[in-house]
Amino acid sequence: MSPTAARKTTSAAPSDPGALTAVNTPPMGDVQQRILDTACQLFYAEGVRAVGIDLVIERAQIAKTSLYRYYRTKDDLVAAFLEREDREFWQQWEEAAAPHSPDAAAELDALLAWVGERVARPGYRGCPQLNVAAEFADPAHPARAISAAHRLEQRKRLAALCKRMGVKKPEVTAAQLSLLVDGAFSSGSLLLGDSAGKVLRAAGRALVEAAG
Amino acid sequence: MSPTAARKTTSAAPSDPGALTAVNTPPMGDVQQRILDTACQLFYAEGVRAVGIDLVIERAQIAKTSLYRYYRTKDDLVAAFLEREDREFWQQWEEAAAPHSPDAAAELDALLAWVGERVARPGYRGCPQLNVAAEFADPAHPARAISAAHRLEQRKRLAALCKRMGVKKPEVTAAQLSLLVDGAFSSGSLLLGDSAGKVLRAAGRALVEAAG
DNA sequence: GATGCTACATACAGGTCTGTATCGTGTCAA
DNA sequence: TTGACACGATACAGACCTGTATGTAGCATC
Repeated sequence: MSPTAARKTTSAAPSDPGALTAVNTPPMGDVQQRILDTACQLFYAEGVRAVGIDLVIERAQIAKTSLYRYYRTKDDLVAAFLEREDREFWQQWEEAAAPHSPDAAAELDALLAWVGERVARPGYRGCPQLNVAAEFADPAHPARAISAAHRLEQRKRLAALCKRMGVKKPEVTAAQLSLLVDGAFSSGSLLLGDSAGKVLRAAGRALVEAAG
Repeated sequence: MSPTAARKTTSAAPSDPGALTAVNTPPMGDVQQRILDTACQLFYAEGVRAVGIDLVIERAQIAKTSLYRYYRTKDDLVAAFLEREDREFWQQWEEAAAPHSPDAAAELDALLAWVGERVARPGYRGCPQLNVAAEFADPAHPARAISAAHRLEQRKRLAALCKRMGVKKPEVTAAQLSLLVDGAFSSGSLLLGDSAGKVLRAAGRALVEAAG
């Protein structure tokens, strides 16, 4: 089954503690920070099931006891991974949109450009939320709830944007835009390379204009 | 990690030998058929990494030696799974389009409707090709080649359709439609339920019309 | 009847996984 | 000085994994 890939990847990213700590979350200690940093990087790059706890421990240079002190199970760590990805995602989303506020159309355009950049980045390997949902079939898995909430939040935000743009059926247009964005996340880098942004923006404009 | 889900799923599908055998493939014996049938069903429903060889054996009611006679490794079986999914996908794609030939616009509309039905089916769990690509990060994994080829083939077919519709930049419109379809495959069932077809068709029309 | 093919059953090797338990060490505060 | 606490190192349990090896039974063809 060739489970060797993870073993030979490059050194773990420096922890940069505190810098990425989210807005409404108690600050983490250095060790917990290092655990989550390492787990996020490995889980995303190699897949959750492909990465064992022992690898996280080795890369984070911590003891197994420390990991299980902060995260009761691996599933908890996976959930923490998705939660952090979710937080960072919306943070960047807002940063991409903010400069164009309150021009909703310009915000959407900037967001689609941002998505295009995101999927064209080296090492891009799909949306972590979608990937984890693909890996864990059980709908009761804790990570699935986070994943589903993420998708719903995306459509909600797009719908708000569509309303502000004054399209006739904002929910429908938002659903269409959401499909477009999710398509970019799942296969955009393969299909489009670095022209993803251009293609996405043109498609977004077309959908909005057609929606009146 | 709760790897119990696979164990309690319902009984294996009846093998229906020969019926689904693809056009240009030597016919399979009963045992090999049963192996692949079972593996496809389990791999899709539970995820490839979540399903062990032993489970396939138990469900298919065959001996381990038989499995390894026909498939040298599990990876080979995974590849066979994706190849079959690919064959069946294009077969159904053609069946959906054929009745509307040679009206390219009607074909596209029918195809988008078919995608909508597909993602709304009970038990739908995303595109197998995308799922496997999410599960196996190593780009050298044999399954990844099949997965990538599938995506490219999809865009190629959409581009041919766009050319026949006479849009100005068929490659670009095809890429946009491909994003839409891939988005539906990865999150359509969650976001849209059984209205996926309607949303998709409207979006497809909008993209084609905007493309001139 | 001998041979070869297909298939089942089962035991096993050697490795992986998650999670727990135990012990030792450094630090800081009372 | 003492004790609490965080942390590292390591061994381990019990389960799972893939793939191999061995033995046996049925059945067709020579």
